[in-house]
Amino acid sequence: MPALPELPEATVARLPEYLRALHAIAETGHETVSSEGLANAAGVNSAKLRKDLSHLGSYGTRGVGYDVALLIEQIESVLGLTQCRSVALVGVGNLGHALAGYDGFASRGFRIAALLDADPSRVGEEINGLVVRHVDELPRVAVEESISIGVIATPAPAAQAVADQLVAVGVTSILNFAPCVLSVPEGVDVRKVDLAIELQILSFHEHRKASLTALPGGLAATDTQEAIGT
Amino acid sequence: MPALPELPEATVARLPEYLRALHAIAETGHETVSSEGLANAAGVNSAKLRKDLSHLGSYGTRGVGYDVALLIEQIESVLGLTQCRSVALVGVGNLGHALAGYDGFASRGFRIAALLDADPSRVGEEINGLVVRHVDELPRVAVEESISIGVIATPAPAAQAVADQLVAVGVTSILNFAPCVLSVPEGVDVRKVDLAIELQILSFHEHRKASLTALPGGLAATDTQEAIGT
DNA sequence: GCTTGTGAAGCACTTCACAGCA
DNA sequence: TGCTGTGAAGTGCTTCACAAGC
Repeated sequence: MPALPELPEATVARLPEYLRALHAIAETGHETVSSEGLANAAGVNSAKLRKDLSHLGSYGTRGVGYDVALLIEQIESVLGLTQCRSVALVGVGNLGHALAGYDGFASRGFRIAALLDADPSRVGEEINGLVVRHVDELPRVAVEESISIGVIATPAPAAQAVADQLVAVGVTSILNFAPCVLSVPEGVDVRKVDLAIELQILSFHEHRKASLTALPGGLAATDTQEAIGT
Repeated sequence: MPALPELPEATVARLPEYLRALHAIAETGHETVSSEGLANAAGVNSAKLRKDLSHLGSYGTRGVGYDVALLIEQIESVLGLTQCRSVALVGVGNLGHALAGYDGFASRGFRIAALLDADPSRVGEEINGLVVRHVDELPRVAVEESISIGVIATPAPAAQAVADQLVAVGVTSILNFAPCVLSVPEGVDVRKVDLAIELQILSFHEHRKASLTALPGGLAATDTQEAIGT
């Protein structure tokens, strides 16, 4: 059994970004990278990057930098990506279709193993080689495909019921695209993505910038590139 | 000119969620709501909610709660949602299609005013009543439609060029779905949404939970429902 | 009596600055 | 000499606990 490093949440949320940057660097042929170089590629400052990586252990070489391949291995191991995880996607409307066809999942260690919907008229449809099944088949599908993560892409009113069903079949990680709060038992992790909320946050800054330009001091804006995270 | 309350980023990121919860409460017919009630609906604790709202000013009544309609008005005003903002969506692949058809934008004060793509074979296609135009037409479109926010839903290699074009035509707020870091001048805000990263964060917790169950102490999991934010 | 608004305390993350090591 | 790893300092957010007010 491996030791559990007890990582800060903020660090966990950045590791996937480091991983992406490392893969990009690996493709350029570099075998090592400095904290400065990797930090730039990931959009953070180097002190933060070094602190984050130090939580995983000492995988760098002073005076040289980090071994790209080794670091990829370590981060994938910490994130539990050494095994391919199976995802069940519930709700194949507009967004569900897009998610079902999104390459980014497969290329980063996830397999969409099942598509489900409550609407009988959608059941049977084939998307990207997968047939949509009725959501009531979830218990069977979850076992057959050893589902590890559930993705909810239904309208908001249906989301809680779907979450309950996912929890009932033993799913303990849920990614929720429906604009609503889900209540789940302790031990179940829910992450929420709300596209409209992102736009509203941008709207606030846009509004603030517009006000500032009219003020005596003039434009005093700052640029921020913030990753999604806790 | 209205006063600029200088809100904490963490508060700004939660205001849209409060707004959504308030609209839901308004539909049930309630005219006031306590901090406890609104906090539950928004998935936060009441102390945090009160602190957040206190930054906007005093719009509650002690012993009673908050006036739902008044609070909606205040939050919308702070977020700059009193005017409808026009969005240009670049990249109408899988994800772009879904975003173009997503109702949640229109219903929360955003109008998708233009669809653009670099692929000539996609130009001319009609999605949801909008015709896809070539990305080179961006300068004209930006002015004609007074674009306020740009959304990038292209593959990663194209994203930086698109961002540069958006910045060149005066867009200062960008929502980036491409899995890469964008570099933009000061004064331009970028928010990033990476669907695979969300899954990887869930994977970490799933991995950790699996390890814990094998440990002497048994399952010691916690549930977390985290909104996307800064 | 019930609920807001808020100073103060507590906590987590970020940044600094440099010792330690290749 | 150059870059990592890290204690210590700094910052911002969260939570507490209660006074203020309807």
